[in-house]
Amino acid sequence: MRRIAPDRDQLLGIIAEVFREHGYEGASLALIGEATGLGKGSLYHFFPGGKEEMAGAVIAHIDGWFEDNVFAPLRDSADPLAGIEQMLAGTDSYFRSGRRVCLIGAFALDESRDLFAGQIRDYFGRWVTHLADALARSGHRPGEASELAEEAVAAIQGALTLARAANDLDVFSRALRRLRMRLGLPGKM
Amino acid sequence: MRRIAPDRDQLLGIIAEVFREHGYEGASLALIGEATGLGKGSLYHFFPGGKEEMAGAVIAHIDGWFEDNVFAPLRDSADPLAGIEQMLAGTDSYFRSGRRVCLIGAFALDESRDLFAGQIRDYFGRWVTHLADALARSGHRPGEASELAEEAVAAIQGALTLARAANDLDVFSRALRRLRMRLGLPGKM
DNA sequence: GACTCATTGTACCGATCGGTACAATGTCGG
DNA sequence: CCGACATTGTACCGATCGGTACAATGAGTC
Repeated sequence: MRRIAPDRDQLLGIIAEVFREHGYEGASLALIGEATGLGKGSLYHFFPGGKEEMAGAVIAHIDGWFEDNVFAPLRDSADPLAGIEQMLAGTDSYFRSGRRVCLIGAFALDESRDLFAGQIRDYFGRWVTHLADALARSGHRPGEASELAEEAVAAIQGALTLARAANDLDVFSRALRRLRMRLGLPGKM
Repeated sequence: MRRIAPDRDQLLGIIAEVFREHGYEGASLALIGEATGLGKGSLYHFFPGGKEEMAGAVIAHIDGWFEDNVFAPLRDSADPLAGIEQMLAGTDSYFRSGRRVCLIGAFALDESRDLFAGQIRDYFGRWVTHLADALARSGHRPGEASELAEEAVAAIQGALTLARAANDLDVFSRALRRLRMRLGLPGKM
């Protein structure tokens, strides 16, 4: 059997970090090459579509991680509150308690959004939808659940921005603590 | 008396729009020149420090607008709730109900933060502080007011991200409506 | 060893990057 | 009209951009 994409996951993780730190325009092939240890020859071998394909693959990779670690628990947990708890844990883990920034959120802000509009809309849309479903199953009325879900996802994005602006990780952890209460989870001190 | 900076305000507004749409790295001098109708000669005459000085001036310009139209009402209104109402109105107006994105928030996310860290921290810090003061004057306990203010500013930033990701302006207006209720303002339907 | 194909390094492309130099204008007060 | 100075257009700089071409190398199969 043929080996498929040797450690493509790891590679995408490294490239994601470059995009996260420098943005789409700022992430030059030189920086990506330096971070990954690969020359242009290799990069264009793995991503014939160049920078745009790299970014698209990185978004898909992140989307997959959230699908497995955040959306799936929301969807599949028998106890919806347990699923929400897992969502918050996964979120805190992914963003390293505020040290990391949301690449997809950053892409949504500037012109690079036009290139990945579909993927970006899909990512956030599924997050909100799955959270709203879980909230509805946990007892909220459907309309209320939708609003609350949208509010929660926005709160996470905003907290990431604010935490980075203030250079204060506590901003993010405070936001998660408020969310836990607001979403009906037992307050843990 | 010497005329100082003929229509510098207007100029900064145009440049701000370029940075907003393309990000710091993506906003090339060619784009800025095209948008303003100025050649490099003129641009470097007004901003000898080049792109970095332009971005710094743009941030200061935005900061000044918020100082006058958002922070001042929060600080000076006799009725704190009226000040908060003005804050929300100014915010909705500035971001054009979600059509516009927060340039300072976008700068906070990628590496350009390092260049303007002080200005960025100051902008968000003052927003949160002044809102927290107004909330405290409107009856909230100090600690609670601080958390609520932080939550509100983060909610605005997150809503801008989400609105742009979903390409749906209603996301932003819904967030403002929720905020109005959450901050103790009479719900207007 | 020979064939295949994945992987890599290097040289190179034209375009554009941010920035500088400077001469040519415009626009004043005197 | 004159000098002073603000403003502008243009040409140019070295560096870097994203992308291409291609020969060399690696590893596996037969």
